[in-house]
Amino acid sequence: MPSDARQKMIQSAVTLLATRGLDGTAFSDVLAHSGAPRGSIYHHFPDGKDQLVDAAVALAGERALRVLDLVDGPTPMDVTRFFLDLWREVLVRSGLRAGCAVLAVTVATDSADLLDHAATVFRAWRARLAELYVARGVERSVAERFSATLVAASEGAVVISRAERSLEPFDLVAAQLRDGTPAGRSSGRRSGRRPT
Amino acid sequence: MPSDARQKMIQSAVTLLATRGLDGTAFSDVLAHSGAPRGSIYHHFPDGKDQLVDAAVALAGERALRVLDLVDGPTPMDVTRFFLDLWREVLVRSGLRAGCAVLAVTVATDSADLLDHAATVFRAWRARLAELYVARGVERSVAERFSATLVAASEGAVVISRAERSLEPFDLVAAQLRDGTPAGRSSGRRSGRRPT
DNA sequence: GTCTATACGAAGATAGAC
DNA sequence: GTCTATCTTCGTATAGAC
Repeated sequence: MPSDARQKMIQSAVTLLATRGLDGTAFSDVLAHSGAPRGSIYHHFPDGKDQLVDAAVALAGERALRVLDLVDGPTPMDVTRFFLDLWREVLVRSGLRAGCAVLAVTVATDSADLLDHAATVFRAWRARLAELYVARGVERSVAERFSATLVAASEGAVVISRAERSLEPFDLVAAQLRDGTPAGRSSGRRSGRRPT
Repeated sequence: MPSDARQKMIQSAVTLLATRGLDGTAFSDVLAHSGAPRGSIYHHFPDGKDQLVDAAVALAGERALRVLDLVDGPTPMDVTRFFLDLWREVLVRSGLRAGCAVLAVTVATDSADLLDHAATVFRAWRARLAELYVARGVERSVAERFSATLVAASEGAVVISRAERSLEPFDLVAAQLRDGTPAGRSSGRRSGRRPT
């Protein structure tokens, strides 16, 4: 039974990391944002900030995976659209201010452990996406390559749209990615080369 | 005639920002890395750190543009390969530790000015790439869309490869981008739809 | 132009009371 | 479990000498 306050702190950390970055997210900010009691930080996170950030990276990772369980629709395009919409919502709902917490940690940490955990999340996202494509008739190697691109391009597009404070760059990239989505078994388009 | 020490500090700032992030880059680090004289910081940058970071963002932006002048080869694919190789070199030469200084600033600053300048750089990169594609026979709207994707996916792929400390994700994305490069006027592949 | 010394504030972390 | 007080470190920035 995980403490409620603890969960809320981790949740707040995800939001704040995605918005202000790693060093821009102080304990005091997490406290204020989560409404958690002041004295509870080192009770719940005896190892300090790294432990909280670690939990936040894990939560951000798992949450996305859980959302990906909700993908419906039988075509690869349904998967692409779903993932893209996820990120677009992050931008829209934050007024173009938030991005990806895992990316923010990656480019700002000097802890090897934190880097490793970020890597694990990125790998998990790619892998899950690839499964979704494979399940819709895309050849595995094609699915893996496109999934890597989908994650990378989404991450980059979110950063650029934040900088420009405009959805335009993200939407350009999204259109390109939809267009480049490999075809499944039947519906004839490109890139879904039949195995010889 | 810009001071030599000043130029070296800006240059060091670019490297350090790309490697350690915005808050991980202290004046003392820039001093140590550049070998610039201790007492010269506020002489050259009276407005403090923001001014130095601003100059670093500008330098990173201009440097990439200048390198893009060196693209040779008559096909769109030559442009894609060149840009990708640029980023791959950043990863390789840094031992998978460095990324993009402009991205690092974007996700960590709370200054609207700095954000604007980062946005200007991203826009300039896209625009220059688009010109290069147009000059090789790609329709403008197609060129712009693909250029946005090339920049975004490269940025994202660099971050992910840093996290995973492996070139694998970057190389997967690079292969996908090469494959998705629009064809020019003549050489028939896909996506270079002739205007009606 | 460059130096040292120092003021100032922010943030992580610890100790011990309640 | 939660609180306050405090220690410590660090980084920006300023002042004033050389």
